[in-house]
Amino acid sequence: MSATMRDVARRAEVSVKTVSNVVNQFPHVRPATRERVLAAIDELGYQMNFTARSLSLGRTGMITLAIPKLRLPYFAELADEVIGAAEARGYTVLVEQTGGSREREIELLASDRRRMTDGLILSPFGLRSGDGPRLETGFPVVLLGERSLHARVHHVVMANTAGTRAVTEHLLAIGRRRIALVGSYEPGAEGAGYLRTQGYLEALAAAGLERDPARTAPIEDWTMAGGADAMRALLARGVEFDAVLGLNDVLALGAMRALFEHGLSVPDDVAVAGFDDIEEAGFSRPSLTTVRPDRAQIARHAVALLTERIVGAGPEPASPDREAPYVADYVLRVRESTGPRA
Amino acid sequence: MSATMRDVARRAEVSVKTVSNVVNQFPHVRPATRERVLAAIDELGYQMNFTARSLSLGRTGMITLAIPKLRLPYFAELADEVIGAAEARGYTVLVEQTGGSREREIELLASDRRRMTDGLILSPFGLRSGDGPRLETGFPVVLLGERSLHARVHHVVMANTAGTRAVTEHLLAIGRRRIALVGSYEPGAEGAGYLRTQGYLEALAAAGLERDPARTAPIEDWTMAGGADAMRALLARGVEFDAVLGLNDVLALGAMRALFEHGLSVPDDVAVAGFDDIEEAGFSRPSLTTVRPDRAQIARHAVALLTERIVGAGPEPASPDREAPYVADYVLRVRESTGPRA
DNA sequence: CGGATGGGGGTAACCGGTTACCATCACCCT
DNA sequence: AGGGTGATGGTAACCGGTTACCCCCATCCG
Repeated sequence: MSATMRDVARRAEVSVKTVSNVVNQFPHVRPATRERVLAAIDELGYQMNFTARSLSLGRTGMITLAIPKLRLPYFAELADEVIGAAEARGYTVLVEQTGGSREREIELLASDRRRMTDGLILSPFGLRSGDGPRLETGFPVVLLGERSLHARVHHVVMANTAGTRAVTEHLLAIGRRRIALVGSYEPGAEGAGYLRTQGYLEALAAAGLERDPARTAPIEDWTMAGGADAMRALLARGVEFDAVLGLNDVLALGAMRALFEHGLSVPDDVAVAGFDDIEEAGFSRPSLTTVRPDRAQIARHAVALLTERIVGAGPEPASPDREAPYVADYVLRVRESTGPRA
Repeated sequence: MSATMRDVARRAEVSVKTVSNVVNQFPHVRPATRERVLAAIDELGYQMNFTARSLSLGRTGMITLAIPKLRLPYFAELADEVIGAAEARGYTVLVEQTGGSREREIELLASDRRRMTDGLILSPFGLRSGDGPRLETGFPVVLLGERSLHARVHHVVMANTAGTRAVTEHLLAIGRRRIALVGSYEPGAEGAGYLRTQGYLEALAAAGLERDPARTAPIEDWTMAGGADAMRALLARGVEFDAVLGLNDVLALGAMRALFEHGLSVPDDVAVAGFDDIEEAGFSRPSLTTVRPDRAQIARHAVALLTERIVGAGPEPASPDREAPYVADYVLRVRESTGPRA
């Protein structure tokens, strides 16, 4: 129904090769010929069929980004950065939501569907450490934000452990000693939850403090509601604490809300800190102290690694024993929620 | 390099047609034959080439969602819903960010690139009312959240005007009379900014109030920072007001932050309301009164219209003069930010 | 003036699926 | 027994690009 290259060729009285040469900016085309072809394209309203081109080229120019959930601000901001970085390299991004489920993540890796795109950037959540081999499919894959998956796959991670350690040390430095933790992780799913908890524990240990397991508020969901619920449960148990570390910002913001409803003041009664530095962290009341990973750097690096694998340049992923993953920078952002007591 | 259908056929000693029949669940295949084919697929690690299938079928199974910016929570939540609704119909979603720029939106409509997918859901921001004809390209398009673009294209909109009118009436009902407006729109770009402003004006007029242009705080950006900056500018001008209506939630949240920094209390000194009901609206301090459009309904309807156009079923878009767009439901969510004065 | 050189452009194979069309074959009916 | 019917699956054209390979011709040179 719509015009093809052959229609254009016929109309311009040239061959398809010439039309192809014109649309692909091949230099050796006589100006007069080029004009005729362009005129024919215009008259017919010709638009190239990208699917046909992809089949022929063996590349689609699209990559898949698989994240748990777009409505979590961290992932929305990450997706924004990835889309931008991909665009800078001429790629378009197809977004898949896994909901953080291991099954969906595995399905995504195994499915034919991924063949729709040239590569996959996966932000795993449910995958276990034993799932490494599933990643080694020969298909270009870059893992985000995760370190413990033992596989020959490129990793781009943030300093989860160092970041929470730094922010925990900050809480200790302002004199807090009973720091509650809002967040948890499933045993085996050694993702950000696990790694960030380690940073918290390291900081406590370095300060010579014992961890009080009662001060951990396990969560159902990595959302504000999840953080608020966890905080309410902790408050209901009557546990004492003078600071709260949320394993990410939405948890911390949810916890702040619960503290507020409980009549506690932040930071006077309880200091609060998070991780991610989502936009709201700077606008909440009080504004939230947090760890800001360099998302743009993560996105750029992940896209760079992936596109290099796609075109066959770039290093093969090394064995996980030998190669350290790429770790993005972070900075500690101190705001009102850990300010001086009034 | 990777196995094709012909390789599988050779190995299973059948024809490609039979392999195709097996992978496409065609019923009339003898069980023994099916087994042989499946075994061959397994042994060769065959994965279907979706690009080839798309070329042959003339459909890709993908749709494009073009929105201004994913990091704006409203659009992230919308994208989440659209991806979910598309998945329910067997489609995958490719996300493009326009940054709200008219040029990018026009480019997206005109570009060959869109031929990578079967249809486009566009949430326009910069397009002007005169740009209607650009939308009528014969390519399946559904417009979101916009009404004023005069074109034979399916529209799915939210009740922008009715919603802001309702929330403004609520502010009037709790006794506020000097309601400032945070938000603005470019002349000609008759989008949500314009339509929502109309609702505000209608409510004022219905209450017999004059609009005081000094109480409008124009914005640079539809972000929290934009809302905060606009609010600060308004405060600096010394304008008096007892309520603030943000044209969306992030503007309202930003404005609340600026009010807080200025030492004003919400809702005692100033009541604040927004539009969208993003997740943070329920967790801010104070929580935010807002209008909640039914995003899931919008997404489902848009995807339904688009996929029906794609398969050629469903109604042709009617002339804009004759057909009312589909308007999604909304509810007013009253929260602390417009609560009773202490 | 014959031949070398290289730009310009045509022909047709190829990418890897789908499917129209056709050929068998088993089975059943009259 | 002849023929109709439906299940099964083979052959080859087709989707619409890209590109290897080849040819032609203008230009330039000795």
